[in-house]
Amino acid sequence: MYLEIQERVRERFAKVVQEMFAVAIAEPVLDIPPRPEMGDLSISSCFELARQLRQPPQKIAEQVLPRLLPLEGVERASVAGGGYVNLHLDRAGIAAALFSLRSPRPATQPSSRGKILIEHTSINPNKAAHIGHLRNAVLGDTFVRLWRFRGDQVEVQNYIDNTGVQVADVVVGFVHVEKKSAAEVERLLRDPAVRFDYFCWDLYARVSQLYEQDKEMLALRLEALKAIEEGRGEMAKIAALVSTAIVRKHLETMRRVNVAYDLLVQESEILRLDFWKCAFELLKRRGAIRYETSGKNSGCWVMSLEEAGPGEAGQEIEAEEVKIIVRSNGTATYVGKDIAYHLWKFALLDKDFGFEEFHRYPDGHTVWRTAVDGRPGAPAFGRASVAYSVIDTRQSYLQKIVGAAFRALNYPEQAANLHHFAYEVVGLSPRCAEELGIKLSADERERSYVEVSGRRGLGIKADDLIDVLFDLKEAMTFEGETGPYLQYSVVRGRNIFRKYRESHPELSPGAAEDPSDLVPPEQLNSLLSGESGQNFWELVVLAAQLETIVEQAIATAEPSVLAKHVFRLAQAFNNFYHRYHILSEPDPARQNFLLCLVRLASDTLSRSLDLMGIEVPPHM
RNA sequence: GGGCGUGUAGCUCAGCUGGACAGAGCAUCGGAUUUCUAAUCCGAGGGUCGGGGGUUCGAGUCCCUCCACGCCUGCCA
Repeated sequence: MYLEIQERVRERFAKVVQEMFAVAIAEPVLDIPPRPEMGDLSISSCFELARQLRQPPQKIAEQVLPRLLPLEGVERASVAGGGYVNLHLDRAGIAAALFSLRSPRPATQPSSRGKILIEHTSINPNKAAHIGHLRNAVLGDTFVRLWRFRGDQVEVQNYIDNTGVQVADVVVGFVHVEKKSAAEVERLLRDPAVRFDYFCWDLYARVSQLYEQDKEMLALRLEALKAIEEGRGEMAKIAALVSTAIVRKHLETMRRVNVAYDLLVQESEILRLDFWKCAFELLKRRGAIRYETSGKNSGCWVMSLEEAGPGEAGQEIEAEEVKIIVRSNGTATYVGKDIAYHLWKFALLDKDFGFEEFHRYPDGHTVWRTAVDGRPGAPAFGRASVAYSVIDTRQSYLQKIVGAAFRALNYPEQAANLHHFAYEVVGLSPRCAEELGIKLSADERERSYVEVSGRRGLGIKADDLIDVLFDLKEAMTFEGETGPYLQYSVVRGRNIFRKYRESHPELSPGAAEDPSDLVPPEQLNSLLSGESGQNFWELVVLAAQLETIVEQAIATAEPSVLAKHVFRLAQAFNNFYHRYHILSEPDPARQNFLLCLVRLASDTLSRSLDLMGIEVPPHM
């Protein structure tokens, strides 16, 4: 609704400016005025034009103003604040449209953008998920939901590093500390009395201690790593058992916060299906990497990160910035494997995975997993036109290298469509850590956060989407900017309808109960004017802005934008709820109107909550 | 040393490509309900936007510089 009006305003404004001043204006900037009574939309472009036209902004605005209207959806316009053009929207028209629109969604227009591939979660499969992982998954999942809301085709991938150091360490633990065979590990993970993911976590911690006490033990890690990479022997068998079992635990955990996936991409297949070999050949052939025969990187294949042309080189003999892609022992570094994976995402690799069904959610949705020997019937995974990697900010450098590799391979377009959605690492506040029973050193207590290692405590609130610091007390509260506050708003709205139906049993669910049929359009105008009209209108405006907010959240890769907006809507609704008593309203037309507002607000709220994966309980 | 990021109220953070009086939540203090669930609502106090320069009609926002902190700069991921 808002999107269309904004588009019309932009177009008209640009056209008028073009006609009057013969100046082309790229994209007129629309804002929301600071106070609602000033209007619903404002154009600040006259300030910009003032420079070009050498006229005061106020004068330009006054000249443009009369030619802006009539415009569908806009009732009147005014000039204020020394050059702003403020637009007052057609309240009755918009309200009427929204009352009938919001509940049955308008058909989303199919997007021409192609497939959006979003990779998130990507937890090492060697321990239970902790609060930081949960937050990151929720962040990624919300982003997925935003794209889907907009009507785009989205594929969700979860990268499973099942051949890496972290899994290898747990394997070392099972073999050398626990002295267990693969068969015994299998028995253990089938034992319902054992929480296998936590068991592995403890084991992982014990192995880390082992390394610290005796550096010689690190040789065990290398041994395990090699066996796992080559996929042979008892160790590889244990690695596969561990990672598969833990991934199942992760899927369960994520399901509880309504996070789902389409495909699990395993590193083992990247290795075994020679994805890397293929990418390596490509990199060599296109000269993106070179073999070092001398210096400290002798024997390695490296990629130069010099973005600048060769012209300015040689002024100073600085060490060239170089990233090792292939180690001198011939194995690929993580970046190398990541380059191969990303090439596949864009169908730039002359290879494809096999796929097998891995898990089915209660709603019937299937999660597939890569496999060496695939089964037929898998969807066409990959082949993305845009790819997002939801990964923490510490990996920014590595993500940049993947992009650089794309450019070096002469895939500038795909490089531009490769996005790193970087989030900050989650830490516990020292207070929270101590509450969880973690002993802190004096040094840690001084720090602003403690690295997450706790296993208890999960709270979902609106700004988990923006918070970096996790504090159990804060996360578990029910007041303020929290999930329960938002949920409660919806419950309150629904209660009104429940009670209303008790006294109006003739209103069965369905089209007949649509109260907007019962509010004559001419009455909408008077209901939406005056002081209370202003309150009602604010509710309508906030609801109408949902699509605009979603656009903004996607464009800035900042889902918290949505969380903030939902909170504002809930606040406005609670205020409204407090001031106007709906069921005792004597005027039937006004009561119907109020009911429409309640439904608009509560539908928009629950829809927005759904975008964040939050459900609304029937009672609170 | 280089790269990236952060620094806004006591605490945790918003502030979109520079624009109309610096915002929210929590915490503190003071109020509101014979009503559709008080998990609510209203109000108050509290900020030289890290410091200093500069660009501009206008800077929390852009540029320079300094300070503090974090991350990266591994033949770990």
